[in-house]
Amino acid sequence: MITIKEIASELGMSATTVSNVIHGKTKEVSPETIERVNAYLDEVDYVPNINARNLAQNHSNIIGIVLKTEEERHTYMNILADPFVAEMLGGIERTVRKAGFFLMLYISDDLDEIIRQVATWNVDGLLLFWMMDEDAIKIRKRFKKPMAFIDTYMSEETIKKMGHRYVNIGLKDEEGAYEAVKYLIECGHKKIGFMSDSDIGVDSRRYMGYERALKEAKLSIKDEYRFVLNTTTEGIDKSLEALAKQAEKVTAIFCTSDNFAALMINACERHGLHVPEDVSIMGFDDNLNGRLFRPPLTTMHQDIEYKGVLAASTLIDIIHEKPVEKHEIILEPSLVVRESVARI
Amino acid sequence: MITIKEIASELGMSATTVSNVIHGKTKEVSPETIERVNAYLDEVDYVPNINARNLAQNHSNIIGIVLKTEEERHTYMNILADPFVAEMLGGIERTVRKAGFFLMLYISDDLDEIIRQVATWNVDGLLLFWMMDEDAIKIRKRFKKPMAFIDTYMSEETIKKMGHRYVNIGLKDEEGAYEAVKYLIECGHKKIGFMSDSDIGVDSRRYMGYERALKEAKLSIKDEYRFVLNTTTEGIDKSLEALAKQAEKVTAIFCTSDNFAALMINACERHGLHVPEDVSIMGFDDNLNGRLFRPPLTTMHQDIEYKGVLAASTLIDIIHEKPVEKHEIILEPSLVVRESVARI
DNA sequence: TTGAAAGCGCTAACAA
DNA sequence: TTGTTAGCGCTTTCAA
Repeated sequence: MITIKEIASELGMSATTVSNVIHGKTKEVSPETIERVNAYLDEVDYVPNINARNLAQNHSNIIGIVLKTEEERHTYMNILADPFVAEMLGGIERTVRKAGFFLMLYISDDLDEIIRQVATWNVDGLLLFWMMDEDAIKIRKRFKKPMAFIDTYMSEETIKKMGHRYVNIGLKDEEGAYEAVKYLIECGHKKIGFMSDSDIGVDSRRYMGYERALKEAKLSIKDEYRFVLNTTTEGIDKSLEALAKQAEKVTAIFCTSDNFAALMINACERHGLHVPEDVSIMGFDDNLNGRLFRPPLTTMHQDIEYKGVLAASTLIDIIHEKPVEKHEIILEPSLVVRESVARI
Repeated sequence: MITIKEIASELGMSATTVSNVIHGKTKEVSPETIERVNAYLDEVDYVPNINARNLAQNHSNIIGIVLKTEEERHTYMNILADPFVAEMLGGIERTVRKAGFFLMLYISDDLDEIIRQVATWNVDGLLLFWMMDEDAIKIRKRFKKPMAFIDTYMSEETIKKMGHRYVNIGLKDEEGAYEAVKYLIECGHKKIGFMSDSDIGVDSRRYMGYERALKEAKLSIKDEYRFVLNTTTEGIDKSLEALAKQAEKVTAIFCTSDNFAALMINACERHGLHVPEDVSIMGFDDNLNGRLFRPPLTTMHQDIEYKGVLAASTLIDIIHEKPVEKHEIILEPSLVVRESVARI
């Protein structure tokens, strides 16, 4: 690979001049020089060494994606194959690339490791999925550059500590779940289950919405309405089997993701319970696969790809020193009625 | 961020010594020094500047994934959300990370741009998906380091030009398709369609297998058996609709991916054609979503994640200078009978 | 067993 | 308008 210095000596000028025309700092360079340099540059197909550049400029052109996996979750399948993540990633990748940045993935269940790697690469900004409040604080303590959180619920205290170079993109989870369950109730369901794999983060908000809808309708909430999926590779099949049995006690189940809905429908069908004739199943997210599913999924739609694009483009704005107007951007989901929920 | 030099002066020794203990070049360092350095290192939580290191060592610790998109294809949805890609990526990411490398994504329909970016980052090795023969040559001409191809059919000539630091991981596509279609024939089908979105690469081999099976059974191959999907965002819905109509002329359709099978089943059902009662649909890949699909997909299974893991680990071996025994590794698919194909 | 010094390729302040 | 020089943080050769 040819270097600036070599080019300079070849052309009989200094490296500075070459560097200047490369960067378009061309106000103080004569037109002929510019021409000569440019011609030579693409004659030899010059490609800069980005490591050297980064070292000199003390940045990296890298935007990091941090996916902190939880030991207990995300193990039944690889996290990049989660349709929600994959779809968002696609939007992010495109946005980041268009803006001239590169993407690096930091996936681990060890936040300290992630923090070190981010530091080692001198990453310019971070996109963080599903961070817990305490992890958000922890990472801010050691990473001072721009960050965009996706689906993180932060306490007031955390928000104070975030400074001003961050944004948090979320969804009206509580309301979305409330609307979803209200729809189920309108369809005549009285025994309604709630399925998730956790009771933290987004799931806890969705549970609150579920609860509110049931209370408002004066419907009771029983233990047997709580469907909790064990998503570990070893446990998932057994767990699903148990949930299918549990499904007999209920006429509808609200699931916190389309994925879970798909899993649940399969489990029910295997168990001889037809959807929606015997039991109604409702999803959340309206992801790409959900849209292909049979029966077509009734679900709460959110624009996943847009969420990623918005997070990435806002992050890039912050990196470019644009002041951020709103630190908390809350998107709205909307009901999509298809065929997995029956009126009874 | 603290630097080696600062640490050295703090400890009253030279940067060399500090660097040496960091790298475990500890044969010529006194135990006390080692101890002292290590203690200080984690007292201050030293993190190396990887840009500086890369510059000095002339490598990058980066493994690049190149996904060359085709203008005509891969547009109906973002390529990272393609379940095949996503699943493979998961396996790759884990393997790469465990080996201490980092992943960078290079996605573009412009191969020259990809080549420049790979050069700019001084990437240590490349993982390439679905390269066409001519692109493989082109990239080898400008990238001399280790490469692992996935699902590329190379000509003899190309193989010669590849040198010895490469591997190509493929699948018995022709045979897989042959087996699949043979199964369809065994089920009594005589009018069998072939659905794909292209006739190049892997698809062309699968078509050959399809053809062979039909010829062997003395079944005719008609134009109307050819289902070609227009995967552009604008065209896909119309295309699907047309294909659903076309499906009436056939009793079974062999699709070159589970994805297409899912799309096709949806189109057929919307059109009033039930699967498998009215028409049988067979997939290929057995991907994660296919496994959740209803009706459960009869398909040719391949171990997607393993393919990614194998490609990544072989690539890393090559980077580590291990000699490669086999440049062409061809995996075998296997038939999975589920419920989307009927006997007639 | 340790250290001095040069160099990786690039940028940027400053001088000419 | 162009060039000199120092420096980014690290590794590595060679000398001490």
